[in-house]
Amino acid sequence: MKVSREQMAENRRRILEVASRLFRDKGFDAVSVAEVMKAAGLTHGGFYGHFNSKDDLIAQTLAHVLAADTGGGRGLRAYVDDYLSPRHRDNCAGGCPTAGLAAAIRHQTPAARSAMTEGLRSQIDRIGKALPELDAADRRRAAIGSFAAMVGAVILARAIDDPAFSDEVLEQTRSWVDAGINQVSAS
Amino acid sequence: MKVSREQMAENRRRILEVASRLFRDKGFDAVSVAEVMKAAGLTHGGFYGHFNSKDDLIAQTLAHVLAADTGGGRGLRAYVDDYLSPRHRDNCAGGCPTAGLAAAIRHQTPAARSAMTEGLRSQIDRIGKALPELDAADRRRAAIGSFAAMVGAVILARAIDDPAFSDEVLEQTRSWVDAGINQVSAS
DNA sequence: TGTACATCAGTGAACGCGCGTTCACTGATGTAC
DNA sequence: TGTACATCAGTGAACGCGCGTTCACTGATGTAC
Repeated sequence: MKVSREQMAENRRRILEVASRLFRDKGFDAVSVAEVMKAAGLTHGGFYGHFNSKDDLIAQTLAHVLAADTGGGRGLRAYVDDYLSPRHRDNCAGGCPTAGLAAAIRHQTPAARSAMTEGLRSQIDRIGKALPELDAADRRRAAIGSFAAMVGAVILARAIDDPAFSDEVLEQTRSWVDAGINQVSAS
Repeated sequence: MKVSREQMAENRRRILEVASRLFRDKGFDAVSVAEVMKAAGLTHGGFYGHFNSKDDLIAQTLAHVLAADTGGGRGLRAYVDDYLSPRHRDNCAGGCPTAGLAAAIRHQTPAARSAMTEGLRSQIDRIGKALPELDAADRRRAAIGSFAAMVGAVILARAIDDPAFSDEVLEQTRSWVDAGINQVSAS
């Protein structure tokens, strides 16, 4: 049955929302179109009224979630601490889409890669802006270096099956990133 | 037709070898059992004489490739430079299995996760051993922090579709990791 | 404002395809004599 | 050492299943009068 224009827009928003969580939680391949639609409270047949294909959904979901990704406004130190927390490691579905999906982007369509690239650009720019005390070159280096370490650490921590070792990777990386930021701040 | 015992062992080795390259290149899901067997010069039916399942192949391939992974004996600086080179970024099939597969491990069986965890343990230990001038705590922190940054940077560089930005992520991370190692060395 | 009807968002059965896995068969291996 | 035969690694057709995608249909929406 037909629904109102507002309802359709709301349905579309909900599809992108649940797809974003499911993809981060289980990966692109392990989530079916039917699963996304069911989680959005719809049936799978209606999917192609909203998107051209599953690949189209992936690209639009990435653009949606990366646009919404804030990076936190409570200062860089708090952002780093949250990012490298066991809580973030254990919360794939609600966590950073870069940590959850960046490695899988390589096997996706050009549109998806392009959305991810723009998301990474703005994420790194945002981190750089949180380091106003540095000159441009140091700021860029600190933003990219610490973001790479944060993303890498969360990916490794999620891969490791030993909780103590996993916690250690997060904790040592937090200490390493802090030291690095302090160093360039002091130089 | 039956083959000799040595030939069978050699076939098994070749299956693990080509599976390792294919998995790193295309991911676990995108590589079929038939594709692996064909690349090894065999037909798909013989697969279950060597492995219990595709999941078993994945776990054994990880154990195989992570055991073989050396980490380079030419010093830490050269290892970091090679790791964060465009050459390594563009060589998924022959590159570091951690950079290629760590993010996908989360969706694999406990056996696969366990193999990856042991691989990460020895990789981090090996990097730590390349920093003999540091005390134990700094060595551990530098090993984990710089490895996380290296893995994260290669994953990000492979996700990005703009070559200049991708190169920049590698180069800035290299500079960041170098500075971090020098800092703890000097402290 | 009220009514008649064209539109079209959503439904659910059906499709074709590739996948992991199974199995009856083949023929070279390697052992028993 | 030579032969007869049991073993078993590898073959390729076939299976069941879940996936992405299609499509005829439904019935609420929203417009034309």
